[in-house]
Amino acid sequence: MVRAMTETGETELVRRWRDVLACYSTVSCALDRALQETHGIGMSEFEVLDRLVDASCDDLRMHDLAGAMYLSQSALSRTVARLERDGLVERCLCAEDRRAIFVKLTAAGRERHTRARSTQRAVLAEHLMAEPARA
Amino acid sequence: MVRAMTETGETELVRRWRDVLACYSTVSCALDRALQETHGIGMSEFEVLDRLVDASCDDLRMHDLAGAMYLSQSALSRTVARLERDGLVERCLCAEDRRAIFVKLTAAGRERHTRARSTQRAVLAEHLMAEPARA
DNA sequence: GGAAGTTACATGCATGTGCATCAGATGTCC
DNA sequence: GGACATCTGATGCACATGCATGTAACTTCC
Repeated sequence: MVRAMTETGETELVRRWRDVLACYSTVSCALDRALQETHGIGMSEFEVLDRLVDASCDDLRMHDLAGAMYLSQSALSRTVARLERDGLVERCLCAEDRRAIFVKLTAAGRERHTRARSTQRAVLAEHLMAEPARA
Repeated sequence: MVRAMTETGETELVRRWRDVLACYSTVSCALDRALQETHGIGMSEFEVLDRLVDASCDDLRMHDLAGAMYLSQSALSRTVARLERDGLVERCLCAEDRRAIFVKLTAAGRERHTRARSTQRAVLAEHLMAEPARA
């Protein structure tokens, strides 16, 4: 699994990590700011909407949503709470398992996502194109 | 600056962003946890120590430190405050410009960094090697 | 020299996050 | 059927962060 580690391999690894760190910091900051200013949602909120749109069924259980995101269960719970407060998703009970909660995109949520996605792509195009492009 | 944007270019960009997000989340989480458990410092604290060691002079002004890090000025101020509380750095006044603060590595700070760095490299080796490796 | 503007750092405050825990529902084993 | 473990999601709490602002020191311009 882990290949042999030369001295140059170590510094190469550190360099890669710094690249990732730089890229993430720049892009996530710009993205968060743009989404917040233009659409009143943060990156985490957008990610949730995005997952819901991607899912063919439009509604997902919290648990499945959590698995698809880089967010703790508690953070997800609060993010969905914010989305619900803003009328972008609904939380529905699940008849089969009354512990589970279905998160369902509303019409407003779908519309907000559509508009936010174009902002996201613009930001990515601006900040991810200019990357060191070590690919 | 921004090149023409094809449909496939857009989804490619989103894919790249998701890769960065996944990589950052996984590694930063593992790194933060490992550093905290083993050495009692977080990622930001380690980054500050790392910058100080990298700088040949061992002490940097807050302002220069801030420029080298992905952290707001206020966050840096508090990070340095934590490092000072733990005896890993000292804050020294600057005679030439009495607004400025020099941040200086202590012996304990240098030692902590040395040990923490090996943890960092182990974590990077474990989590950054196995990456999709799209390079 | 003195007023106005700028710079460097600290701090009050609001917010988002993770951890630990709680409450309710389901599953398991006897 | 009933006790116990497990699972799902919400919540109290501590903490790190960013923004706006405060304080002190430097700079500029008159």
